[in-house]
Amino acid sequence: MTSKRVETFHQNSRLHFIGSWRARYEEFLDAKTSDASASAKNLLKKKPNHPPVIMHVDMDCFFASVATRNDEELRSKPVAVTWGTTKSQRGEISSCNYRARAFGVRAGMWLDEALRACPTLVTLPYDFSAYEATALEVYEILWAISGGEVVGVSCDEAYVDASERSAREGKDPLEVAEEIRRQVRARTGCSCSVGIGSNMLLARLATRRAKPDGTFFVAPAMERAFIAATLVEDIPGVGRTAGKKLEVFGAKTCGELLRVPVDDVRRAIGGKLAEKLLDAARGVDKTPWRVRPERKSVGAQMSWGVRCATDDIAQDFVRQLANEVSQRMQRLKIRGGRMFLKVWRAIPDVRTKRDYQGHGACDVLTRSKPMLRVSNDTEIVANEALSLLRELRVEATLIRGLGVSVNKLEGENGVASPTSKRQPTLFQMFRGDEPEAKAELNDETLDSETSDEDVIETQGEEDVANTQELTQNECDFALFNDSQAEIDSDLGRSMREAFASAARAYAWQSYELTRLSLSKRRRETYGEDEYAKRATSSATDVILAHARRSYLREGASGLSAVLDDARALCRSHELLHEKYSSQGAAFIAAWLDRVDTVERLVLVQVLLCVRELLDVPNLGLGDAAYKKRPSARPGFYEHALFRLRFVTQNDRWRPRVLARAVKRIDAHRLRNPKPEPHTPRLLFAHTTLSICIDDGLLVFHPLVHDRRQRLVRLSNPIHYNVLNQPPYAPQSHLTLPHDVHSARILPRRPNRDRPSHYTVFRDVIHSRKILRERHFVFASIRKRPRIDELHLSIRDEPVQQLWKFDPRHGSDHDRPLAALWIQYIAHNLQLSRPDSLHVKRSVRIRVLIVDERASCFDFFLVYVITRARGRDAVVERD
DNA sequence: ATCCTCCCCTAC
DNA sequence: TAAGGTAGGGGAGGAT
Ligand SMILES: Nc1ccn([C@H]2C[C@H](O)[C@@H](COP(=O)(O)OP(=O)(O)OP(=O)(O)O)O2)c(=O)n1
Ligand SMILES: [Mg+2]
Ligand SMILES: [Mg+2]
Repeated sequence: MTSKRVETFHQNSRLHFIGSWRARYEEFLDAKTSDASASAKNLLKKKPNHPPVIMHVDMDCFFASVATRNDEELRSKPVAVTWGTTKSQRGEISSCNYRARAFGVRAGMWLDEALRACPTLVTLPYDFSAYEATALEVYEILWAISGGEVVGVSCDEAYVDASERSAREGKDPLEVAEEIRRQVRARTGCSCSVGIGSNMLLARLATRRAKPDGTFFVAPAMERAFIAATLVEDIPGVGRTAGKKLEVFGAKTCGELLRVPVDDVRRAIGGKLAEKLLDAARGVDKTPWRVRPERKSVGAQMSWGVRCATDDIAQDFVRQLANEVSQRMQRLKIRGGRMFLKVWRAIPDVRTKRDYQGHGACDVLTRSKPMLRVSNDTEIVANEALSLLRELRVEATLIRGLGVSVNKLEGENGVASPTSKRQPTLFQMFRGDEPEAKAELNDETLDSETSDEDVIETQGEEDVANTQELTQNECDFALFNDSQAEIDSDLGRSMREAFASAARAYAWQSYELTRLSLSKRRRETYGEDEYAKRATSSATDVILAHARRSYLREGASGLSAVLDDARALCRSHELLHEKYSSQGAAFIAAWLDRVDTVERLVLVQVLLCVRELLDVPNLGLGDAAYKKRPSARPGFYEHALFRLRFVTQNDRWRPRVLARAVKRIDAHRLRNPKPEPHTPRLLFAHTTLSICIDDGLLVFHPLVHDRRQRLVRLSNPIHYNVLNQPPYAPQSHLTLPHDVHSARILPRRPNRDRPSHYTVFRDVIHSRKILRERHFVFASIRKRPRIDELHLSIRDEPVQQLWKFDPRHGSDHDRPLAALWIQYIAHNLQLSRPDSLHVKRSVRIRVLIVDERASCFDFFLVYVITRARGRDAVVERD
């Protein structure tokens, strides 16, 4: 049966080998760092004051080198490592030697193509255990030479911090590099290349020049020239897509790129990448040096040879993958908090050969959800994965691949894992503790980078201990306990008054009332409401700030002191008169009495500031929650206090945990069944609205079907931009195949900064100017449209394009191209607006929008232009 | 503002 | 027949 499919696949998959390498490397690291000697050595290290010397070591054509290391003759021939043979001519090339590269053969190429480029190519099989052993050997060498300052990138590639070695021993970096290369060759029989630079980026770029079997040092003096001449597409992180997007600037090198306006680059490739790239173009690399980066997810997938005749078989696959994932988690001693399922679903009608085992043209669908319980248990993990599979509702026979993974990792048995990054508990948060301190990380970071945060982190453990002790106290925190009974009796009067007066007094005392804008003049200027609003927010700010400071400084007693002060002040009316005129004082007193809402707000905020809960996300105690539903206001404080009590009982609440609890509390207390959360999925027309609109923004709430096929009205409106400027004819009737309950016309919004892929369709919509009748189907696309075939003819001249779709991930498929085409078409349609209709023009587009069958329909625009004015443009959609 | 979900890109 | 995995960063859009 399918019992060992996943296992045997993994044994044979080179991508599984390189993908799973990191997990094995983590074990290597753990073994190394648990060495007493390693940590002892770390303690001795001081902050380095010599310039950084980073080396990047990469094995030359790794798999091919291993395969040929004992065969001189083979080495002289062009060879490639692949499952295929010259006979089968099928299979993907994993690695090839430099002789083969001279013919144009590359990793990732299909064997048949490679053989066309190089008919004499020799194919060699994989030997994963040899790669593993070789990699281990190399890492042992690097570890020994650098004293553990190694950042592993892959099985054939690592960074080494050689700053100390070259400085302390006065060694030329080149000598160290040669030493590495000598040892690697001697102990593995393979050659490697070493790039040297002052940071990881430069070192890595240097390796490119060093290859094969060489060393290259980007000396500080040559950095500027070196980076300026580096091709933009060679910068790590710039791949096919970003590379293509950047092409339009005509800047091939980093030096040229720096002359392109920053905003243009940002718009083209996105903010983060732009920042990274522009840094890189100056030779700057801000990547932190992390010997043991935190693991964030664990997953297993298989999209080869997956064919499921029945649902049972599909479920069995998922089960196997889930088992794999839970076993990996158990090995890593972690548990997952969120489950992901990925399904490759074949695009129907795409015919394939009988024996074909690949996934072919697919839509890749994903679903995720929080696990019911954080776990690494085989059964639990499998069940979570299976429930996602059910949700995706993919027909079994169309499944071409499955993937199961988890993230939101935590340690086993509630013990924080060294690699986990949980949210801090509320008390920790309030005390400003660092979320988690890792012993191992402390050692590393202290020695190498040594930033302030790292130093703080090392104190984490102590603080955590303190917190635990404090937590006990906080649970019986006097202030809160005093009020507990009161809260139980629904905000007993005396308690309310006590706090209200304390709050009032404190607000008044701490704030300089002139700055609070409590002057008559201000009052007249602002008007009552605005005036009260400003005053309130200032006062509460002050209370919060002061109480927070006191609490942080002196703990519970500090806060009590603040409140005592406030109470005392409240009683001493003299003070009021001392500082202000009797008239002013009277006014302030009157104001404070008058504004009940203010008082209540202040009261609750004083209470809440005890735990700084207002700043806690998801808690539902902030202003936003208050303002959100006027209808819920009467019970708001009551709920707030109820939750607060809940939270202060112990120190196990973390924001997201609490958010879930709060939902339950509210549902219970309000006796409202919790509404099923839903994500709108599919939207199609239900009724038709004809509406006469002019220039502006049409706003309406679309109706959609949710995952369970119920009709749902989206709470967020669609803003639909309607352009109607001269010289265009006035907008006439717009047919929306929608149930639109209400529509407003607002002033037009300014254009978004950057047209996203998703807004490309919106651009197309603008072409409706040329149409007499407009008919839009609102559907959606989360995925990019993928156009398998696109025929275009302009002015009766057919411009035919046919793309071969290579569904390999990362292959040059046509989605971006499709977007470009659509933009292009839109552009052309726009040119043929009414005032230029005399131009005879015919555009015929046949578009197959594959994603219509995807599961992830959202509201968005796919257009159907049914009829164009004067047959000017015809767009059909299959 | 921030979180959640889904999707895309990149690297080996 | 061929073995198209694994993990991280990050953007868009909706919900809260
Ligand atoms: N598409 C790819 C890329 C790489 N690899 C594997 C085989 C390589 O040998 C190994 C290391 O990748 P490199 O990018 O370092 O490539 P090589 O080591 O083969 O060549 P180079 O000398 O350029 O480093 O990863 C693979 O299986 N498929
Ligand atoms: Mg290599
Ligand atoms: Mg490499």
